[in-house]
This record gives sequence, structure tokens and C-alpha cells, in this order.
Amino acid sequence: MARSDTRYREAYNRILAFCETLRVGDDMPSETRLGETAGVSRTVIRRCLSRLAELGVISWDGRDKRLLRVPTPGDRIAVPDAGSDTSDLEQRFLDWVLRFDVPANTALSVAELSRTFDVPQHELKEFLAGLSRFGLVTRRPEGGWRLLGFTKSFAIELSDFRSVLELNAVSHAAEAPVDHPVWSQLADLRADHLRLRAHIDTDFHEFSKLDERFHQAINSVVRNRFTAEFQKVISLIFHYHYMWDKTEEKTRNAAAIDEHLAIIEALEARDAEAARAAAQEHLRTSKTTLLSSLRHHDLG
Amino acid sequence: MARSDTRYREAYNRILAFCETLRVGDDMPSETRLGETAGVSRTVIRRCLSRLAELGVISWDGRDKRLLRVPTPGDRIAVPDAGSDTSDLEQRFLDWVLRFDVPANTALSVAELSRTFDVPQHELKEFLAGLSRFGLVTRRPEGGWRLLGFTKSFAIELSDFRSVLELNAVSHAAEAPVDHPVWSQLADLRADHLRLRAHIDTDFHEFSKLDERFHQAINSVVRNRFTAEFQKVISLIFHYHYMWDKTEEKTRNAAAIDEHLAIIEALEARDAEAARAAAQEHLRTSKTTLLSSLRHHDLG
DNA sequence: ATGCTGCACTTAATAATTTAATACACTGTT
DNA sequence: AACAGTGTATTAAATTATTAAGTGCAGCAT
Repeated sequence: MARSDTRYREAYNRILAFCETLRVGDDMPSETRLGETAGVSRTVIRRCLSRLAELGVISWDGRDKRLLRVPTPGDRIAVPDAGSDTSDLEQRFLDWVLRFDVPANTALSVAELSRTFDVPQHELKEFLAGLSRFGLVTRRPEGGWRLLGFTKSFAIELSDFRSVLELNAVSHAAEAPVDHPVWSQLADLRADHLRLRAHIDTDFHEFSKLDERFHQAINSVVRNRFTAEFQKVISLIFHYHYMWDKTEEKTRNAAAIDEHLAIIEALEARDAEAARAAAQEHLRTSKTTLLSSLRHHDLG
Repeated sequence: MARSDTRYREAYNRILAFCETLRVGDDMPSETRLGETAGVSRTVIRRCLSRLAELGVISWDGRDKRLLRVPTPGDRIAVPDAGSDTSDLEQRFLDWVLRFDVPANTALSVAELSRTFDVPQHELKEFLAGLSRFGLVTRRPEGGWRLLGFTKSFAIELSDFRSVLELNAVSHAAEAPVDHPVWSQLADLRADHLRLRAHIDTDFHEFSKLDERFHQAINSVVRNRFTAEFQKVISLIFHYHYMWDKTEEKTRNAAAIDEHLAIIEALEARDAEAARAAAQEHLRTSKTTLLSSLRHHDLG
């Protein structure tokens, strides 16, 4: 019924490993210094030292701390395994929403999500609070959360917003200095697009990865913390919806390749206007595709 | 040590008020129906009915519930006063940051913020989690949160992002249909700008409000949930920084009035290109002002 | 003087606890 | 039988309590 002592356990093992580098009789560094090396506060260090003294690994009296014996594997302390990564919660959550086609206005139970994603409840609450800033979820008056996403209006607004960001990125790219990494990336992408176009009949499903790489390259020109967060969400959503809308996938992808190439060529010619126009065209197609993929799933 | 029963208390008083509309001996509606009218679940309704029965206001046996006597003021139950509004936490928080000029990289203590803003800790955590999506705060590895904002790079990226959104809004405004409310708003704004320009020597400090109205009008043309959230934050930050940078406030405001008028005129002439150009000019000035106001405060 | 420790106090993470919502079976009535 | 309502059990959400961890300061030893 309180916070876990994982921090202490990890620090303890780290200190123990440090002891192995000492020789019996050696003096240990100060608490402050140990804290710095282990990356924890003195409070935790003192707990570690207490245990070390109890096990007879060290003697400890005030500032006099000496190694009494070489630590054995039995001295180590068990660390509860970290639990599934909490960092990619966003990816997994959106994946879940899109894969199971969770309909708009579904009530989200923190308790249930906590179990399915194996993440503590309070982290989920924070995560959902973050998503609510993107308008993906909202609080229910009777408590808990509600999924908002993937109605028609959502898709339209998302597409529009994406267009604004991406057209801006294209404009910036056109004016990027010659030594900017984007140019070599675009050269590579151009070659890969041409290669895929030659084998489009069989390899058309490989376009998805190429698409992601292309848009990432373009957007990487704009270094902006406010857009960065959005891009992740946006690309995930578009990515998944494309993967499922299997209607005319081959033709769609072939067309998209040409659209990408048009943008790349305009950029390489440093023709900002042409690049913007080509991008606008491509984004328009994207929006249509996203909307029609929604229509196939539900009528939200 | 558990959640509050405010929901029950409020529901109880509501049900009591409903009882007053009945006559002694009347039958009460079903639990489900009462729940619907009071906006709570049956669980709460049953608690309410229990108390009503205890106080002898009603008789209750299964589905037989009758009003025994007219409720008196003494039957009401005390409701803990709501506590300071939690809805404007964002406004108050940003206000606090900007007013006290909280420096970048300051550690934010949830406990302390909870006291200063009189808001439960868990709500603050959710709030901060939301702000972290905007890149305003971030988690510290050792726990808690850290304020990121108001370095030079932050101001630059914020300005750039604002420009992207606002230029897009201007483009949309130029193509808004004649019956769109923005046109009458712009006409009003135009008049108010001219009026203020005539008395700029004495009333220059009134520009701040006008500025906010102007940008709000422009941005209201774009109906997009993703931009809406950002606009609130952006306008607050710009708003406050302008208020404090008192250097040459009069000249700055006079110049800004002319810039606004140029945008308005171009829009009224439906000249999208000219409007964009004028807006770009204005946003450039804004950015410079924001940056120089930072320089006066600190060197973050 | 300076760095280290002892100690007290504050804060953060997390589980426990109570309130509230919900699902389902049962019952009486038409 | 169908339906609306209630009794009851299960589950979830909000909020507090509790423990772990961080932080600051006074005093002490070198």
C-alpha cells in the first residue's frame, strides 16, 4: 500500500557491484558520492549501506565505512521485473484502437486498460489526460473517459491539420541549405520509389513503409516541439488506416508513388511553388483515402 | 480516506426538491427514473431513498414509495462547497508562470502547486500530463515535473508554430463566404482600430484587448479541434509577454494597429495573397517583440 | 574551511478504501 | 410471455493513507 522500493533495490545491486571493484579493508566513498554514482539520493544510499552492514559486507560507523568481505552472488537483492515497457503505451493504445476498430464514443475503463496494457492505473490516467489535449478522448461526466476519435469530422480535421503542417514542412524543405541531411534522404527515397514502381505488381504492400519514411523525411526539416508530438499521432493514424483499406491498394500505391516523386523532383529543383502544389495534390488524395476507409468501416 | 460523497449529497437535495412538487400520499417514480432525472446511478438514488425513509419523509417498501410529509428546510443535507474552480486551472497556472517569471527548468512540486492553486493533487498531475503534450513541462527522472518553457528556442518555435496556424487561418478567412460572421466582426474591429488610433497617445494600453479580439476573430474561421487547444495557450503567452514588455509600448501598439488594418483591408478586398503577406509581416514583428521581451527578463 | 553525516521535513508514487456505476437475476404485474 | 422495477453482486473511479525517496540544514570531524 505504498510506492515500490525498486529504486532502492536497483541502487543496492549497483552499490554491491561497486563493492566488487574494491579490496577488503578499503574505505568506501562518501554517501553523497555514492548517491551520485548510483543516481539516487542519500536516503536510498543509507538504506543500501544499512543492508550491507547487516549482511556483514561492510562495517559502517559514521563516516568510517570499510569493505569487510568480497560480496557473493547471494548478497544480491531481487528486483521485481520491470513490467512491459510503459514508453510505447501510445503506440500500443492507438494500435489497439485502430486494430479492433473501437467505435467512437466508447467508454474507456482505466481499470480494464490497465490490465490489457499491463500499466499502472495512474500512468494510464496521465496518458489519457495527454490524449485529451489532442481531442482524442474526453472525460465522461459520470467519471472515466470516452474515446472520441474516428468520426468523419475527426478525420477531416485531422487531415486538414496534417496538411497545414506538412505544406509548411515542404516550404521549409525547398529552402533547406544544400548540406542539409534531407537532400541525401530524398535522393535515397527517390531511388527506392523508382525501384518499387518497377516491381509494383508484386511488392505494392511495401509502399506503406516507404510512405512513412518519406513523410518523416519531409517533416524532419521543421524542428518544432509543438509539431513533433502531433506528427507521431498523425502518422500512426494514417498509417493504420491505409493498411486496412485494401480496396484498390495496388492502384492507390502506384498513384501515391508518382505523387511522391513529383514532390521530390520539385524539391530537388528548388521549386517551392511546384513542390507545394504537388504536396497539396498528394494530401488531397490522402484525405480522400482516409475518409473512404472510414466509410467502409462504419458510418460514424 | 476515500472518494467524496458529494455526488450523493447533491442528488439527495435534488430529490428532496422533487419531493416538494408532490403531494402527501403520492407515489414516487421508479429508482431508474429518479436516477435519470437526478443524473446519477441507482446506487446513489437508493442511498437517497434510505435517508428519506429514515427521516420519515417517505415510506419505502420495495417498489412502494410514498410521500409521508412535505419536506422541511431541515431535511436538506450539507454540500461541501465546490472549492475553487478547477476548470480555469490552465489560465491560472500560465498566469502564475508568466507573472512570477518562473525560470525555465524550475522543478514543479505537485504538492506545492496543489496548495497554491487549491486543487487536488491528482488533478494537477493530469493537468501537467496534458501540458507535457504541448512541450511546456516534462517529467523529471527523479520524480515530479519540470517547467520547460520560456527559453529562446521555445519562443522561436512557438512563434513559428503560431505563424503556421495563423497564416492558414488568414488564407481561410479570405475565402470565407460573404455571410460568414467573421466579416461583421472584422468590420467592427476595423472601426475600433481606427478609433483607438485616433486616441493612441492616451489609450495605447487598450490595444492588448483589441489584439486578442482580432486574432481570435481570424482564428475562429478555422474550425479544428487540434488547433483550438493550441490557440488558447499561444494567445495567453503572447498576451502576457506583451503586457510586460513596456519598452516603447506606445510606438509598438501604434505600429501593430496599422499592421492589423492592413490585414483587414486585404481581407475585405478578398485579396488572399496581400492578406497573407500582411499577416506574415505582422507575425514577424510579433516574434521579434516576444524575443526581445524575453531578453529583458532573463537570458534563458 | 570544508566536506560529511545525522536528522527532520517534504514530496512523490502507489495501494487501500469508500463511493458510485453497472450488470444481471429475480419478482410482481399486466 | 413481456415488461418494468427491484435486490444484489460485481466492477470501476475518485480520493486518502502510507511508505519510499528527495532535500535542506545544523553540527561535527578532518
